[in-house]
Amino acid sequence: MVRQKIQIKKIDNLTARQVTFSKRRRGLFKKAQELSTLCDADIGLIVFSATGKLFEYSSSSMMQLIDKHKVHSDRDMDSPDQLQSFNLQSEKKNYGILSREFAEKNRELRQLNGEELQGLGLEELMKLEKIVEGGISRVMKIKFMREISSLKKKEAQLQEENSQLKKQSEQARLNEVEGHNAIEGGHSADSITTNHSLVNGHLDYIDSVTSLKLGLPIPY
Amino acid sequence: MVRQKIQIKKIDNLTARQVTFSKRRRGLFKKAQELSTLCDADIGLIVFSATGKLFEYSSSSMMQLIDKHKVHSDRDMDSPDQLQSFNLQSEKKNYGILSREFAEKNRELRQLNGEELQGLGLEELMKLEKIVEGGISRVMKIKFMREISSLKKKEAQLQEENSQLKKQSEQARLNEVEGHNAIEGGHSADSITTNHSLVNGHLDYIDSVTSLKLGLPIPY
DNA sequence: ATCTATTAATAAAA
DNA sequence: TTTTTATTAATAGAT
Repeated sequence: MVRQKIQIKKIDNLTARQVTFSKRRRGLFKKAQELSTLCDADIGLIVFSATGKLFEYSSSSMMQLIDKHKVHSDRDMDSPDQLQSFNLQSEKKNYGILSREFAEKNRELRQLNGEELQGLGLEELMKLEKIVEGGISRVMKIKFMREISSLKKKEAQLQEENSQLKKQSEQARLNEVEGHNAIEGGHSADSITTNHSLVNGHLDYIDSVTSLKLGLPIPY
Repeated sequence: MVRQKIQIKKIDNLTARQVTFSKRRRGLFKKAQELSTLCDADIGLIVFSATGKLFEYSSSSMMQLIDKHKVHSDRDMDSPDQLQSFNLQSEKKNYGILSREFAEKNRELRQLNGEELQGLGLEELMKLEKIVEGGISRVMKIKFMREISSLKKKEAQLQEENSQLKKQSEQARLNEVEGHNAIEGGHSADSITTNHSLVNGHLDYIDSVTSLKLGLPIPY
């Protein structure tokens, strides 16, 4: 964009690429922050360099943002059993209450202490944590439950697929006995797979198998 | 930045704010994409408007990115095996660290705010929560993690059994076909994974209002 | 949406 | 990396 206009394609020269990365990364983060400030937007920006280094910016907290994002993404997902009682409304409400309580406590805390918060504060801080705990636990519970229910779904699917396969191989055996009937098996296998994909289609996003494979049994 | 330089603070006028939001949002997404392309970076950008609408861009897939981010965030404990290492000692120690950090943040917070904690404080409070959250509800975490890890195990078994069955059926099919010497259509079971982001990836950013349709605003 | 006067970002060089 | 500088890109305000 300057001394010479450049094409938007991967920069070949490693050094140039690194320089550009660091300059533009800064620019991007700045722009993100500006947008957030100017327009009161909640923004999260995650950047992994080509070498795998993580850079992130979030106008609030990345965790909350990701949660919020998940919630948006998962909207289409049917909420099974217990999940229904944890609807977004209550989650939101809880968070609001939480924040207010937290702010309240904080105000008290500030008034209470002149300057020797250091020592005395700890007790208060513990109380604060207790207050916060309820809300966070709730959110965590929801997240875990989502994870679990998603795993259960996956399990059910696998079980289904499994029995299909069994049925199929049973059938194949019968056919074979019947006199080498035909080549039906292959197609069936594909069908099942396809079906599986379709079933999974809208779930992909929250498929915890993936995340678990990546190794994070702790969804925050 | 133009006809007149503006201050980076929340734009009062609603209309102006909306206009700016949409202009700058576009700019931001464009920049993100450019950085991703030029420097081969993996980038995810999540933007919630003040009204709760979600806009997102991801150079690969948001899910993967978030997972990767999670992995980076909690590198310290990411396998269920490590559950055993949860002992009181470390928990206490963590609590100590936690408290200190919390106190630290709190001090910052107090210094930061003169009297208008109400509005500004919330962001800080969110950050505080983020800090605190690590030390909370370990018991709950453990409980859920156990369940998840057992589900995960079950899933792995099913998957194993499944692929065995598939192999069998594939074998059976081959045997059967051996005589017929034909019909080799079969593309293998996997690789049908539909990746939304990849499919759309070459396009610009994804306006999730368009792609996700149902958006319930989540104002914090 | 579109148009411009300006400012901001930044490619290349140092 | 950081700074400088010549240009291009982004965009505030207006239409």
